[in-house]
Amino acid sequence: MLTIGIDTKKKEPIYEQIYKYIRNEIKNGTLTRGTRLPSSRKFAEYLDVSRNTIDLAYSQLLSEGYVESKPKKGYFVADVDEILEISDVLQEEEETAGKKETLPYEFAPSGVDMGHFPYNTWRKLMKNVLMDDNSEIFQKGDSSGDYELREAIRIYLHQSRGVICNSSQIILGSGMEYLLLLLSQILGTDYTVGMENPTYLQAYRVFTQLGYKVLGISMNEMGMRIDELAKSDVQIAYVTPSHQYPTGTVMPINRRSALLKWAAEKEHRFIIEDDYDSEFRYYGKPIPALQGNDKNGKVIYMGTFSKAIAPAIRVGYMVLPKQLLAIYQEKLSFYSCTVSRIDQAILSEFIREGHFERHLNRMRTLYKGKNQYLMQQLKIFGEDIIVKGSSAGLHVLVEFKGLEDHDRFEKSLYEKGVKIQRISHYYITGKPEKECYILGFARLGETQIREGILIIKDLYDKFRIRKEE
Amino acid sequence: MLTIGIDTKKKEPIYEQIYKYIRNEIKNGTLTRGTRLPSSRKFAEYLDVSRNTIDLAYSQLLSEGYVESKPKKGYFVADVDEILEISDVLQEEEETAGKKETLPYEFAPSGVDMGHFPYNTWRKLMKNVLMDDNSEIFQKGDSSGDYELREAIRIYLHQSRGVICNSSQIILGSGMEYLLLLLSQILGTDYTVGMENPTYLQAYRVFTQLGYKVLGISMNEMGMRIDELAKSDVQIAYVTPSHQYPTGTVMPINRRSALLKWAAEKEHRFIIEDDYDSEFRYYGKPIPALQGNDKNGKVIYMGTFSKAIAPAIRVGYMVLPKQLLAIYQEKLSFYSCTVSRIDQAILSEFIREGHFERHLNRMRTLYKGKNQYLMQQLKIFGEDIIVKGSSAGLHVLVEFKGLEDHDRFEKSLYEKGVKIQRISHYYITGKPEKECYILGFARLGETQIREGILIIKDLYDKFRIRKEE
DNA sequence: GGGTATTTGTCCGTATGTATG
DNA sequence: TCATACATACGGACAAATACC
Repeated sequence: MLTIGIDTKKKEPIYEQIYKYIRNEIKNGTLTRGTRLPSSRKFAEYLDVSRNTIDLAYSQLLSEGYVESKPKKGYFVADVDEILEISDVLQEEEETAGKKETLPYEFAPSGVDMGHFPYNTWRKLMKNVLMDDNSEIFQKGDSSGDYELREAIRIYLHQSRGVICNSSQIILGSGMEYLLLLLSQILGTDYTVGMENPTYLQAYRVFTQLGYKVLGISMNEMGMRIDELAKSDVQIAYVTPSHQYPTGTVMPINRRSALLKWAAEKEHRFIIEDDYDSEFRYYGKPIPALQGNDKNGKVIYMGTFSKAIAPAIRVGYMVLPKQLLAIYQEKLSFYSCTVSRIDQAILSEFIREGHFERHLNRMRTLYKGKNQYLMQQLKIFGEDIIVKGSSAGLHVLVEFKGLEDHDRFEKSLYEKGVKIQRISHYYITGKPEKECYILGFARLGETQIREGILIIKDLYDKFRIRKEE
Repeated sequence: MLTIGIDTKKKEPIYEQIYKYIRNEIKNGTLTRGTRLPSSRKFAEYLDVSRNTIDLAYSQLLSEGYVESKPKKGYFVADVDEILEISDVLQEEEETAGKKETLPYEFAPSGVDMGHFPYNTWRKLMKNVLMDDNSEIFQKGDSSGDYELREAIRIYLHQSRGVICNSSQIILGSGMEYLLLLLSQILGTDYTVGMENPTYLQAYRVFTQLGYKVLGISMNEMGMRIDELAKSDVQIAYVTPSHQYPTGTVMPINRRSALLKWAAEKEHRFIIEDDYDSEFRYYGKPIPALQGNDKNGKVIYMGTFSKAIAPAIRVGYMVLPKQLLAIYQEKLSFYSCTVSRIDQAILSEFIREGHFERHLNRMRTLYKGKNQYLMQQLKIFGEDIIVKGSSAGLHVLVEFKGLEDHDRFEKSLYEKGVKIQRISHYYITGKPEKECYILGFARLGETQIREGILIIKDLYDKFRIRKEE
C-alpha cells in the first residue's frame, strides 16, 4: 500500500492531495508502468476517506493520461514516456524562451505598470458580457469592429483628443502592426514613407517589411523638418506630433500647419499620425491631435489601448479619411475584425461606464508621481546631465555629459542589472549629435528607480573619471 | 440525453429553466411514466453546470410529484395524470420578439450553435486568468503566440489530426485572413495560387486582394484534379482535403499522395491545407491531415477555433514547415501576436483541462443530431433531390431535380423567410454542371429545420409544376 | 469444470460548506 | 439575510471480472 499522509485540515482538497501524490510517484518512477493502483475501496478504507474521493483522484489521473482503467480489474499506471517527454521539452524550452531574463532595473520605454490594472472591474465586465442576454456577441461581428465600441472610441477621441470623425471611419484591429498592414492594402505600397529620425522602430520595420521605401527625415526641436520633407519625394509622412517617439518633442502649431499644408499640396500625400501615448501628459494643456485640424482628409489617425490599459488587450484603432474609407469599404470590408468580440464588448462597457476615464486619471497621477520621483533622483547628477521630454509619456531622455564610450557604459550597466536603451538605436539613418539614454519608468517602483539611478551614477562617475585621467 | 438550451444569461435561474423544461416534457408526454431521468452527474456535465443545480431542479420536480426518487438508482417519471388536471397552467414563455433583421429560416453555412457554449467554464477560466496574480500575462507576449497555448494546440493537432510539428512551428493569429496576410509576407506575392473550384470565397478574396494570381482548378469526386493542377503554372495549391468547402468532398489517399508529389517536384511549390471544420465528422473514421504525410516541408496547415468554439474568439493557427519558419523568424518575428493574451491564456487552460475535448464531443453529438434530423426532413422530397456531403461538417448539399429558374426560386424562398445559398456563388470561374443548394444547419433548431424544409418543399412543388405546365 | 462469493470499477443520490451578489 | 451556484465529500447499488471451492 502506498504510504501517503493526507491532511484533512489543509485547504487543499483530499482528492487533490491523493492525485498529486500518485502523479509524483509515477513521474519519479516509483510507480512503474503496468503497476496496479490500490482498489478504490481498499485505498479508501486505508486512508479512511470515501471511495468517491479516491474516484475523483483516479479519474483525474485517468483524464490526464497517467493511468489507464481496466473496468472491473483495476487502475494501472500508463506509459507516461510521452507525457514526461512533453513536460521535459516544456521545461527546456521555457529555459530558452525565458532567456529574455528581466534585469532588476529595466528602464524600458515599453511596458506599463500593471499593478494598478482594475482587475476586479474588468472581471465584472467580463462576467456581464458572458451573462448578458447577448449570445449574439459570440457570432461573427462587423468587419471594422463593433459599433458600440467604435462609437465609444469616437466620443473619447473627440472629447479628449479633438479628433473629428464619425464612427464608421474608425477601424478596429489587433495592434498597430495589423492596422498598418490593412492601411498598406488600402494605399498600396508604391509610396515612399517619411519618418521622423529617430522614430518608432516597430513601425519602421513594418513599412520596410511591406515593401515601402522609407526615408528618415531630420528632426529639430519642433519635430520633423518640413523643408526637408518637401524636398524629398516622400508621399506618406509618419509622425508622432503629440509626443514624438522617442525624443518627446511636441510639434507646435505652425509646424503642424506646415505639415498639413504639405500634405494638401498633392493628391497622393498622406499623414499617418500615431498618437501612441497621448494619454499621459503631466504639465501644460493637452495638445489636440493633428487630425482635428485636417480639412482635406489627409490624416490617418492611429491609436491603441496598449499603453492606457494593457498591452495584452491588443486593441488598436485607426481613423480613416473618408476618401480612404471608401476604398476600404469597397476592397477590404470582407476582412473580419481581428479583435475578439468579447474584448470589444468589455472594452466598450469599460469606456461607456466611465471606468476608462477614471483609470486614465489614476494612471496619469501614478505615472506623474513616478516621473517626478525619477526627476528628483536624477538631481544627484547635478549639472552633469541634461534631461529632456519629461512633461509627458512614460520615459524621459537623459544626456550624460562627458561620456564617450557608450557601448562599454551600456554594457557595464547591464552587468550591474540596469538596462537602458540608447537613442541611437532608434535612428533609421545616421547618428544623433549627442547620444541620449531613454529612461522608461512605467514598470518601476520607487525603490527600483532610486537604486537604479544610484547604480547609474556610480558607473557614470567611474567612466567619466577614467576618461579624465 | 435531453436536448435543452439553457441560458445562463437570463435572470431566470438555471435550475428553474431545467425544472420547467422537464416538467413540460412530462406534461406533453415526451417523457413517459417510468422513464429514467439522466443522472445528476451526467446531466450536469452535459449542461456544464454543477450537479447541485440539477439536484435543485430534480427535487423541485420531486416535491411537486412529477418524478419519483429511487435512492441509489435514479429519478423516474411518475404517473402524472392527476397532477395534470390540477395544475393545468398553460403558461407560455415570454415572447421576446426577435429584434434582429435575420430571416426566420437561415440555412447559412457559416455560423455555429452558441446555445451550448460552456459559458460557465469559460467564465471560471477567465476568473482564474485574472485572479492568478500573474500580471505577467498583461505584458507583451511572444510574437507567434504564448508557448502554453501553442503547446496545447500542438498536442491536440497531433492526437486528433495527425499533424506533426513542434510548437515553435505554430503561429497564432486572429483569424485566417490575418494568417494568410502573414503567410503572404513570408512567401511573397509573386505566385499563382490554385484553388479548388468552387471554393471558400473568403480565402479567394484575400489572395486576390493581396495581389496573387488565382486560378480555379476543377474538382471531381476525389477533390482537386491534380492533372489540371500539374498542367497549370500554379505554385501554391490551397485545398481543404478533409472536407472540401463547399462541396464536402473528402480527398482520398491516392489523390493526397499525388498532391504531395506535385508539391515535391519543384522547390517553390507549396500546399495550404485549410482544415476549417475537420472537428465535425459524423460517420466513418476521422481522416488525418495532409500535413502528417508531408515529408518535404511543403504543407502549410491552417486551422481555427471559430467553428469548434465560437467565431467571437478569433483564434486561428498555422503550422509552418521549418523552411518557412526560418523566414518567418528572420523577417517577421517583430510582429506582435494579434490575439489577446487573456484569450490565449483562457483557451490554453480550456484545452489543457480537457474542456475543449468534452465540448467538441458535445457539439459533435449535437450537430450530428441536427444533421440526422435535417436528412430525415428532407425525405419528403423523395426522389426529387440528391443530397451530398452529409457525413461531416455543418452543412449539406442538395440538388433539386427539375428546377430551372434558380434566381426566382431563391428569391421566392427569401420572401417566405428562407435563406439558402447556392453553390454557383462559390465558383471562381465557370458554373456548376448542376446547381446545388447549401443547407447549413448549425444555428437552426429542429422546429426551424422542419418548418423551413416544408416551405422549401412547398415552393419547390410550385416551381416545378409551373415548369411542367 | 462449474457454480458462488468476493473484488472491483462505475454509477447513483445525498449532504455540507463556501463564494457571490 | 437570502437565493443561487459550485466544490468537496460521503456511502449505497450494480454488473462484470476474478478467485475459490
